[in-house]
Formats: sequence, structure tokens, C-alpha cells
Amino acid sequence: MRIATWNVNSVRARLPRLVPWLERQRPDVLCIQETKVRDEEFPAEPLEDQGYNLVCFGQKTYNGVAILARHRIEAVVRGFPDDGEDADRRLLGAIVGDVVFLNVYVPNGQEVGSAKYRYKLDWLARLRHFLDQSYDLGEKLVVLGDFNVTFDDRDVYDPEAWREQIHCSLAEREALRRLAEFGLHDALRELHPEAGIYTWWDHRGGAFPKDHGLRIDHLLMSPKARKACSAVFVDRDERKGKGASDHAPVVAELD
DNA sequence: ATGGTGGGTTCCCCA
Repeated sequence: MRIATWNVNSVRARLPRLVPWLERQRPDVLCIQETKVRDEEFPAEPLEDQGYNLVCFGQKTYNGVAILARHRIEAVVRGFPDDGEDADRRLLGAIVGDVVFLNVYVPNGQEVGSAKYRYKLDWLARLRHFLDQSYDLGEKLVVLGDFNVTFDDRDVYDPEAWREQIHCSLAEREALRRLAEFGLHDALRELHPEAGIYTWWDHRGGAFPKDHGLRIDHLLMSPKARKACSAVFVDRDERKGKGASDHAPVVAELD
């Protein structure tokens, strides 16, 4: 099974990229973030025409997550159990085949010390609590998406410039580590220990041509999923050219 | 020195 995560930064704006990408990479399951669209306005048809079932959990303007799958999508979970109606739509769980997916769009946090930063740390703690309550580590479980946090300095193009900056602060990294300590493996890192693998490059300042990137999109796998995982790669080519998202897709093979 | 670009439905906010 080929699975992938991609922050598309508006599913409607990205359709001219997303449809050919699905044709090219043919993932069995794709989890997308930042769809930025209400469910009733989600552009389902061009994706269904590619042979995908889909579930979406979105809102106007901000956030929004969706799962596309070439097989039946079951046991769909929308948001945290204690979310109100007006909560950010950042979390979507489902089962496809024998794999349990949890698609996450972690809050950006804007700036270390800000109200949004505290919201981000709190959201990561709630996610850990949700895993404890509702997920079985004995399953093939994959928690994947845009975590907006680097694990360590290998994920950062200029670690000194980014020291204690957003995506890289110690408190964010500890929150991400506590999440992984549920028993999840950072699949890309275990297969590729070298520094300099990134998934996001700012649209501003020509960051991509200079390879000024961060690795903030992750696939965190339970032991069973990790054992089945034979490859993980960043589809860096998808970040090239006009009309690209600021994130590249991350793809993994599960045997 | 607070720049720059892209997306949304904005008269600015968010990433």
C-alpha cells in the first residue's frame, strides 16, 4: 500500500497540481491538509474521477483536512471528542484496509510565546491524550500530516538562525516527542538518518531554489506499520515551478 | 532591517 501526506494549501487552488500528481504517484491513500473549503464546496468530482473515495472535514478560509483512498474508507472520526461545533477542523481519522490513519494539521503557532503558540502546544498535548484514549498501538497505525514542528536540527537548513524560533523551539519539540512516545516511529528519519531532508520551503524570499527548508510533515508509525514500511521519500519535484504548494508530498510504501 | 509570496473573499489575516 502506497500512502502519502501533503499540505496542499487550498485544495481548490491546487487541483491543477493535485490531479496530475495522483495520476503520477498513484497513492492508495492520500491525507491532505489546509483544504480551506467547506465540505459542501469540496471539489470531489475531479478526484473521484481519478478513482478515489474521499472524506473531508473542512471549513471556510482556514484549516481543513481530507482523506482520499482507492479502497473503502471506514470508521471516520472528525475532530477531538470534546470539540465544539466551531472548533478548528484539523483532525480526521479513518481506517483503510488494515491500516488506521489519523490525519493531522497541527496549528502553526505563529510566534514563540504568542497565544497561538500556547494553543499549538495545548493542541499537541490533546492529540497525545486522544491517542491514549482511543488508539491501539497493536494495530497498523499511522499518524501523519503537517505537524508544524521539526524533530531536531537535522530538519532545519540553518539551525542557528532558527534556534527557539517557531517550528524549532524546545517546547514544541518536546510536545512532538511526547506524542511520538505513545509508541510511534518517525519513519522517514529511521530510514534516512542524514540531515537536509525537508518538506516545506517558504513561498517568500525564494527559499526553495536556495533549499532553505524545514522538515515539518511527518509519518509517525506504530511498530506494526513501521515493520511493514519499506520506503519513505519526499516528492521534492512537486515543490518546483509555478502553482506549487509550499509543502512537498511525503510518500511511504507499506508492504 | 520585520523584508518577501501565495491563498482566501479581505478592505487584512494567516501561513
